[in-house]
Amino acid sequence: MSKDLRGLAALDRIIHEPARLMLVMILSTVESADFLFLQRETQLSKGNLSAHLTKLEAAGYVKIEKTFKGKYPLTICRLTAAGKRALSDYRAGMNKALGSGKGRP
Amino acid sequence: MSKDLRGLAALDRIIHEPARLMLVMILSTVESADFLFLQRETQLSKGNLSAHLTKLEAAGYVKIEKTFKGKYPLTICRLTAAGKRALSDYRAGMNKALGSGKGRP
DNA sequence: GCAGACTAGTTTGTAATACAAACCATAAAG
DNA sequence: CTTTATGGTTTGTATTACAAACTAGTCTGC
Repeated sequence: MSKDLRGLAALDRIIHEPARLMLVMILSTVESADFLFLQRETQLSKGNLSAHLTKLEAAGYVKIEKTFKGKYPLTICRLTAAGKRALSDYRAGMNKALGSGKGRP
Repeated sequence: MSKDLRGLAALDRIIHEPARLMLVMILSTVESADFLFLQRETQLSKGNLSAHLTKLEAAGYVKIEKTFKGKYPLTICRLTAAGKRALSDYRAGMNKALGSGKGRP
């Protein structure tokens, strides 16, 4: 029993954090997004968002590009291939674990 | 967009921790379980398991009963009604968020 | 009967974390 | 030139997960 459950212990902690899960879910649907868009979508504080993005970048899950929109700075974020893989692995693991709750013979 | 995603931010952090999610998932299937059984199933260290159970008890999700098996102490754990509710809410929220990944119009 | 080993846990110390408040740099407005 | 807004980063703090060390009682060998 509980083979799927033990998989929970192996969940990617980078993705597991709700704030970051939101971010990668959003990024998985949009190809690219700027800082303020992400902030509006997630409701995170700037500092918090910055920290999470940095962590996602360090993990290689997100590529961050600093450009300019006119004269203002603009940071653009994209999910990398590794990020997509990590997300789909996470979903698979989570669905498996949550799915195996009851009634499965 | 991303109404379900924002729900991630509201996930119950007590349940969200993988170690504790394992515990409540297990307890949701067995009616009751003793400390060592839980340790074997989860592979957690004793200290860690004890801490998580204490936290689950403090949250009112698990009822802990200290009895004796012959002469040895024996702690028995049960999921409470609140615990079951919390788990099912968590699953609902997570499934909704993870399900809304792509292609949903 | 007492030294050692085992059972069943709890307490303690620590390194990592999430988060927001404070800060920095630039630019337009009054 | 002071204020207000944009687009972020750095710093401080309080929580945390986790394992190592400890406690408390039991059984075995001698």
